[in-house]
Amino acid sequence: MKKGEQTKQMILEAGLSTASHSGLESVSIGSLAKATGMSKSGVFAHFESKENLQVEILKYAADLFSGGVIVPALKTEAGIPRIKALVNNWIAWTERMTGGCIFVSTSTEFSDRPGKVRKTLLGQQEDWVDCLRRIAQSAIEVGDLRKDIDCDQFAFDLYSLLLGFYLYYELLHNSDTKKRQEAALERLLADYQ
Amino acid sequence: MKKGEQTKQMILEAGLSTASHSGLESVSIGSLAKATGMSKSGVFAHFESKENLQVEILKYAADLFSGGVIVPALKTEAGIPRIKALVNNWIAWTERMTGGCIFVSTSTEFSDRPGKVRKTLLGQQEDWVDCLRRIAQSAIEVGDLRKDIDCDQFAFDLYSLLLGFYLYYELLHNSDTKKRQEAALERLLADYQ
DNA sequence: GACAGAAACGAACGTTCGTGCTATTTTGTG
DNA sequence: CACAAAATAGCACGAACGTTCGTTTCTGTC
Repeated sequence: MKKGEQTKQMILEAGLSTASHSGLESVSIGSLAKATGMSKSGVFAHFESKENLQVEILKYAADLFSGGVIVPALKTEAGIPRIKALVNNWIAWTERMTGGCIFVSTSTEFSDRPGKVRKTLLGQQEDWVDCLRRIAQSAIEVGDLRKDIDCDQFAFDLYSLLLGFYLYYELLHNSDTKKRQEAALERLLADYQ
Repeated sequence: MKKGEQTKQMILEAGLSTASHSGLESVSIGSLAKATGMSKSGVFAHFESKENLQVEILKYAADLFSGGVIVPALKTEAGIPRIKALVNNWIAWTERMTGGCIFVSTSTEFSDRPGKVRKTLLGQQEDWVDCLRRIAQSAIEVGDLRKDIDCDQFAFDLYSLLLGFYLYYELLHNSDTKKRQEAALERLLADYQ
């Protein structure tokens, strides 16, 4: 059926927005009902539990993330251009999501809370790290990075850089953030080149 | 008076523990009352609002952080030894706080929520970044780092590294995390040396 | 040991929370 | 247009939320 999916999409969109601003836990059925102009039970019927709602918000966000960050990066030529594209897409993504990247905030929010949410998130983060590693691998293959480097280490270094950017940008509102991030990326690439 | 302060301390301790595990927002007066064996109103009377409670938990944590991470690092000889001490103390701190570092989790939790909590946190994070910068500066002065480096950039790089460690350690539970962090630190020091 | 002030309690407030039900409306299909 | 199914609304529930209030118990001082 058509209508149901469409409404669900609308709810998820509102939910993602709230989650970006205030965290995934503070997305409530009631506030989502108000935001979409529906009744609480109407919203609830689509998910059957709050935990499922949270999981579906994460999956919805992952779809957007994939389409907005990963896919376009993979369309860029392998090597350093692709790495830079990925970084820029990631930054653009966190800027587009007013309130911050849901994956980062949920990671700290749910790192210690067992359940479906944590499990989903963990899988997504592992996929992301894997993505970083594969992009490093392809950069080696085209000769943009040294052959003897550890792709896992590269993934760690690159992700750390993004997390640093995130905190400086979202909380500290430091005006030099972009410059710092660029300098750190240049240093990273130079070391592995 | 004596008794009051003592009880308050006990409440803050319980609150910090909860906040580390589940986030600062999910520290509730009721659960804190249960944890300390007090009544809700008894707990409430010490803070007069939940927001004040949250702020005081942050300040309590900052005291512990200062005593456990910063002060001992400053007692170590300036330069690379001090930098390494700071990093190790920070890591030991996040490990001691089962459930994670309250400053990191609260940073993502409150980065977009105006109020006293955000203000307090922002000040603490600025102090922390400042601390990193000054430690870099002292390392330059004793000749452990190059004279021409940008201490702010060093602070960014170092903090990023810690944030990367944090996510790998707390969420991903990656067994290579310590190795990754050490490698990243070596690379950082080598570049600025 | 009396007495003042601080500290803690217990009950209640209005809200909001997530989650069940049972109706009612809306939708897509024959 | 009819009709089954899907989608949404309405209402109620128990629990937890932060907060207020009046009362009671404890604590330190003279």
